[in-house]
Amino acid sequence: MPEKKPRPRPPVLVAVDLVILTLRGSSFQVLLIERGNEPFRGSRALPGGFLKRVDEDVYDAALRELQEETDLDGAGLHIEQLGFYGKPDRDPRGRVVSMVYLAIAPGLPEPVAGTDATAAAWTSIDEVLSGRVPLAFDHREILDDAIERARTKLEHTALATAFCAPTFTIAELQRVYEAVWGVELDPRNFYRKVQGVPGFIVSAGAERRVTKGRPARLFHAGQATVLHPPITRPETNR
Amino acid sequence: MPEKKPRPRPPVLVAVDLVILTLRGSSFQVLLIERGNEPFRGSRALPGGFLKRVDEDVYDAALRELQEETDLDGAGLHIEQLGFYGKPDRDPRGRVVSMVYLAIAPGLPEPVAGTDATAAAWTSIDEVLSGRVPLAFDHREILDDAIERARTKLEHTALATAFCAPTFTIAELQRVYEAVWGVELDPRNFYRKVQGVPGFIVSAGAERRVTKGRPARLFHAGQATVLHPPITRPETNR
DNA sequence: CTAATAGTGTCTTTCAGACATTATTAC
DNA sequence: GTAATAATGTCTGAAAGACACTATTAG
Repeated sequence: MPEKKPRPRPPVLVAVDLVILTLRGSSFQVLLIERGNEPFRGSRALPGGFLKRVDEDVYDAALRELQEETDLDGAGLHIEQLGFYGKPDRDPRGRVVSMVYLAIAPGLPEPVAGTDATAAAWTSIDEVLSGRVPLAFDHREILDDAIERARTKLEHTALATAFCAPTFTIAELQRVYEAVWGVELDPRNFYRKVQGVPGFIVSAGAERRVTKGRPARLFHAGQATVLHPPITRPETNR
Repeated sequence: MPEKKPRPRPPVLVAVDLVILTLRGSSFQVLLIERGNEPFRGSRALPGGFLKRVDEDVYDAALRELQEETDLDGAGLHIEQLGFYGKPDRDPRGRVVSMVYLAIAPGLPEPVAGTDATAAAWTSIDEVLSGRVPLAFDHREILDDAIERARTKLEHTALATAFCAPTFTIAELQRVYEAVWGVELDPRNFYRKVQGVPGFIVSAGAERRVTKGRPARLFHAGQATVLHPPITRPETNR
């Protein structure tokens, strides 16, 4: 990597942003904050911030921002790198490059109240994709990438369980796939496929559940991270 | 992203590194340079360098480094983001974060002679993975990620054609899959599958080729970027 | 002719999608 | 009993893997 002799370096700021996706009821949502400062004051944006210390790990910085701006504990969450966004004109104040992390959270009962930043609120993905909620900077493009990533990873990895509580029913798992993919699935085929993937879900004892009909068995995530065979997405919506 | 008030920022250097993969004969190879400066003087490393100007696009910087260090023209190459590497201790000289790009090149006849940097040489992937060629910094980890990315993308995208010349035979395309995956494939099933993917490869007129046996038809890459159905990788080697 | 590479067809198993049926609860 | 949700089974067509066979060249 560094092969050049020392020379004046351009001042580049490194930011860390977060795309936090969740499922609340049957609605696929993302956590957005309302910007309190210029530029884009009053617009919605992804939560994030700059690196604070020289020796701060970028991943740790993501966890810190998560805590500060949304009061979520990253320890139990699924967090992964989404990508790097470095176009020179993406921030009107100067050269800012952003490392973006993708976090998946189980459905949380209340719109999270930000402690440090201004209002943080769960927002429907549909609202954003339709254009009714414009985003600051290049955050719309980032969100598009995050959604595509999530949709693809549902097929090949056990990511869907990250949207669920520690124990869940198969019907709940199906709602994850339906909401993220924006399709309807056949429950009977879904049961067969999900149960046929070794290590995807394991029965959590002979539990039951509150409803009107027949009680459902509870499961928790197995040790598998990649799914063999995969849960394939219908041709529609691709 | 930026939500904090201005405060002293840590000096962070932004580097751009490249993983350039190719196929020479039946050997899967990566372009490495030999470092001329400390740290890791004399070790092999991925080509790369720092951002030169404040307003330089990171993607453009990758193209520039490609040109400077390997004399390759990025215009015809497949280039995509691989990831962001930002651990605070990854460079002993200070805080350096690297944006890494993955480039795929068709088999080039000669080991490329670097113009700007010291010796650049194609190196067998097997040599590196076996540990016989140690890499500087965290470049071994980066290379592992790149290989896994390439292996997965062969299944679902038309990436394999990026390893080939503008026109190629089906047998040549098969050699790409075999070398990158490290497996042997049945030619007859491979023919059937490849031809069955709409838009993957299209016949380039009724051409022929030099060999001893029956001449092969020539193809070029179609307009498809994602493969339906995918070319699935055998269970082995996963 | 033989050797060598290119390409097609056929059989079997496995899996995805469509859909009928049974099971267990609340009322 | 009815309504509602959970779970299993059955049929059909598409696709994957194994493998036999035909086609076209050089010599």
